[in-house]
This record gives sequence, structure tokens and C-alpha cells, in this order.
Amino acid sequence: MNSLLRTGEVAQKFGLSTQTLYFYERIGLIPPPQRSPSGYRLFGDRDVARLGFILRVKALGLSLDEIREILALYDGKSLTCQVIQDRLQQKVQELDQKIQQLQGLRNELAPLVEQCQTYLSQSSPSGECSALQDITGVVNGNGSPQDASMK
Amino acid sequence: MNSLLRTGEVAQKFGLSTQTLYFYERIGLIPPPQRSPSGYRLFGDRDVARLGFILRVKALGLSLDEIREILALYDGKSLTCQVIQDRLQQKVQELDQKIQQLQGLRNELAPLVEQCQTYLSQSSPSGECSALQDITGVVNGNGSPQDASMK
DNA sequence: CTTGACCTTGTACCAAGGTACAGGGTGTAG
DNA sequence: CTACACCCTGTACCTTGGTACAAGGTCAAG
Repeated sequence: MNSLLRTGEVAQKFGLSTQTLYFYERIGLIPPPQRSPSGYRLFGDRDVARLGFILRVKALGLSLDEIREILALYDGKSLTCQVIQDRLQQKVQELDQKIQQLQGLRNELAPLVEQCQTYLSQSSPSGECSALQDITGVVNGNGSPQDASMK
Repeated sequence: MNSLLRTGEVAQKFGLSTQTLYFYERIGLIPPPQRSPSGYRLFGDRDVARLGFILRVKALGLSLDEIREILALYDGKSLTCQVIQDRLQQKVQELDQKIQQLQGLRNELAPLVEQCQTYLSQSSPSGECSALQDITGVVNGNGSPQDASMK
């Protein structure tokens, strides 16, 4: 019922290295498991479940620090729905922000690619790159984010 | 015409620290500039333009490694429009992929927040969190990405 | 001549999330 | 009894993009 797994078995079960498990224990993400008489770690069902939770939430994009924070609340039994919701909502907002940034970047990059395309289709394919010149042009024109000293 | 700037002046012009300039030189992103008789770095117009290019492209989201790669092509005079286009297009694809992933994550997280919301509005606000139980439920059900050994 | 602002080099350090290795102990099969 | 696979601890190292510090050299002003 309460099967005990050794480090290597747990690692294999989750596709981790044993070193990663030691690491998680070292940083306090998982509690030190039970030991065999000879000192081998023995992970019980609760340990395995907790590790599963960690990996699941990690895959959702939370950092190990954030996960540790949630688990600390959980261990302290003060893990209210409100707290969880706050964390999740904050994370969703962060994701939205990140997505916005990347899309902005993407939309800045895409026209340069097209510019290359039209240039390639209308002249010799080994010449100067107009897209690059656009970029360097911008640089020479108003290069720096903060250009305080222009003599 | 070909004004020579010292490290601090270049740094100020671009809003960088002098240390960052040393760093860029150390990692081969910018070539070692001319020196004064006493050993001070003197950056010419070409150096400044190159640095501007670097910062511009960096702001577009390319890593210093990718920029170095492009500049190496440029230095070798084999910087064709085709090459630039390939790099940029690859970057756009990477961005698209990243955006997809983040949106997937977001869409997985958002319903959990809502679940918290409905739970909070219909019962005592200090109880167990159903969203968390959903997560742990998933964990105990099919926890690991690669679950090869199930006895 | 000294002070102060600037420049130089080398080195160590930061986050985050691990990976790698050295040097030893354990457990089981032949 | 000896391989060999596995486990342990401790420590150092990796990536990326820098920042911080120490110890010293240079240059112009007063």
C-alpha cells in the first residue's frame, strides 16, 4: 500500500536525475524522506505525490521559489483558497504581460523578414541587406535608449 | 570627423556601464578598439556604430550569442540578405512557439482561478482549496511526463 | 605635489535550475 | 570474494548577461 521507493526509482518514475532529487531536498523543496538502516532514502507515497505536485505546478510555469512558497503555506495548513487564487491570478497576469512583450517583438521582426523577401526577389541575392541597413540606419540616427549627451 | 571616444563616454552615450563594455569586448562581441599611448581605449565611429547595431538587435530579442554569430558573418563579408532573413525568420518562429506555450499555460491556469472564485463565493473562505485538489488529483492520477515503469 | 575623476586589469559574484565529479559505502549475483 | 550497480556526501561547475570590487595607472586642476 505504502510502497517505498529509492532515489533512483523515484528519479526514473519522474524522468529526473538522482542529482536533481538531492538538489530539491537541499533547497528545501521536498522534505528529507525516511531512510533505510544503511542510509538509503526511502520515498513514501506522500513524498512521491508531493514531488508529482511540484513537477505538475512547475510545468504550469511557476518557479521553484513560488512552488516552495505554496508548499510552505500548505505545510502550515494555512493554504486557503484565497492565497492560492492570489498566486495563480498573479501568475496569469505575468503570463499575459510576457505574451504581450513577445508579440510586440514578433511584430517588429516580421516586417524585416518581409523586407528581405522583396529585396531578394528583385535583385541579386548576394548583395547588401536592406533590412540590416534599416537597423544600422536607426542605430546611427538615434542609437541609444538614453541619449543624454549630444554635443 | 572620426571622433574618438573613451570608454566612459561610449558607456554614457548608450546608457551602459563601462564594465559592460569590457564584458562585451571580453566575450568577443566588439573588437578591441584602438588605444591611446597610455593604454586608454579609444572608440571610433565604426566601433560606436557596431555597438549601436548590437544594442538595437539585442532590443529586438536576439541573444548576444546570436548577435555574435551575425557579426561574424558580417566581418567575413558573407552577410547576405538571405542569411539575415534566415536568422530573423528562425527567431520569429521561436517567438511564435514560445507565445503558443505561454498561452497554453495561461489557458490552463485561468480556469483554476475561476474555480477558486466560485468556491470562495459559495462557502467559508478558509477551507480547503478545490483548485489545489484538482492539481494534486491530477498528480496522483497521471503524475509524470514519462511514466515508463508502472508495476 | 596632491587630490579627484577617470581608466586599466583581474577576479569574484548574482539569479535559476540544475549537472558533474570525486571519493566513499551498500547490496546482491556469481 | 569480487564485481558491479546502485547509493551517499560534498564540492565545483555550467549557462546568460552582466555587476561589484580590489589594486593600481593616468591626467588635469589647484
